[in-house]
Amino acid sequence: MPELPEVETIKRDLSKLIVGHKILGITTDSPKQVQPSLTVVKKAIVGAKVKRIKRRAKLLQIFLSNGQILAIHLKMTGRLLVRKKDFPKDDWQHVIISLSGNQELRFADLRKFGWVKLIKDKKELEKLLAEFGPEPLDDLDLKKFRAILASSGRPVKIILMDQKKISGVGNIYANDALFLAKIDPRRPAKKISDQEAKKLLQVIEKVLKAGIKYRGASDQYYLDALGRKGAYQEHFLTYGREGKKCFDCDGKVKKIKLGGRGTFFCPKCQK
DNA sequence: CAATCAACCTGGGTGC
DNA sequence: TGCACCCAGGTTGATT
Repeated sequence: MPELPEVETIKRDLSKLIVGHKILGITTDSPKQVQPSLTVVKKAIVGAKVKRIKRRAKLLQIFLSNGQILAIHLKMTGRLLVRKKDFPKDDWQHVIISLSGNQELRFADLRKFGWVKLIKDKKELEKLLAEFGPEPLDDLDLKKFRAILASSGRPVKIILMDQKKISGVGNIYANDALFLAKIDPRRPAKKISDQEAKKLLQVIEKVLKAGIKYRGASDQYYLDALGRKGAYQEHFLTYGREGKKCFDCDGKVKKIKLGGRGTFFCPKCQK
């Protein structure tokens, strides 16, 4: 579910809500999602304070006062909710971190693909983060982007979503960016012209910024740290619009499968 | 090396 | 109503 804008929204929320709070405990009814194990994580984090929150790609990192880090990946249906202790149980809550100030950080996840992982120090974190490609709103210039596209003959949409090549772009924003750039998602990446690459990079930034502005896309499961929906789903250009009129011509949005993922585009104006 | 696909899970929707 | 099947914002690891 969550792509860069959704994870960034949660990062900003958590920065306001839990920084400075002390960790009092952790429980789970889904042990596989806590790594390396609940016992080890509990021992490492209880008593520490939350120092700061960061995001890299779709991975959240909670930096603790004792130098350790909790890395959290939400995968498809993960949520991170900050609640008062007596707030009613959230749907699919599986990991509960109790905090000072009568608060809880609840990790909820319908499909249980997400995880909470203890990272021992900055070195171990760096190793993990080294796998990710550049950040599109930060680190990705046209030169790098052209080189990334030129490096593969796979469909351009698959390259946009490959976290090793570019980090943070997922299915929703990849579809919408390709629509704005008027590029067919099936085109081999290396066949994208320099002119098209320039446009594509611009609109990737545009859709991600729109996603952040609207506090994420709550098409199905996404909620921010206070349990509120985002609004980007009201501004989808192609995602989930199969059979509906293209916003740019008199064609209709078509859905195909690409790399096993639902892919939405207008065959009439995306060339 | 690239491409494809199953696997990890649960629940909602559809069609028979 | 029941059941089989397909689909879902992500990533990884096995297999062609």
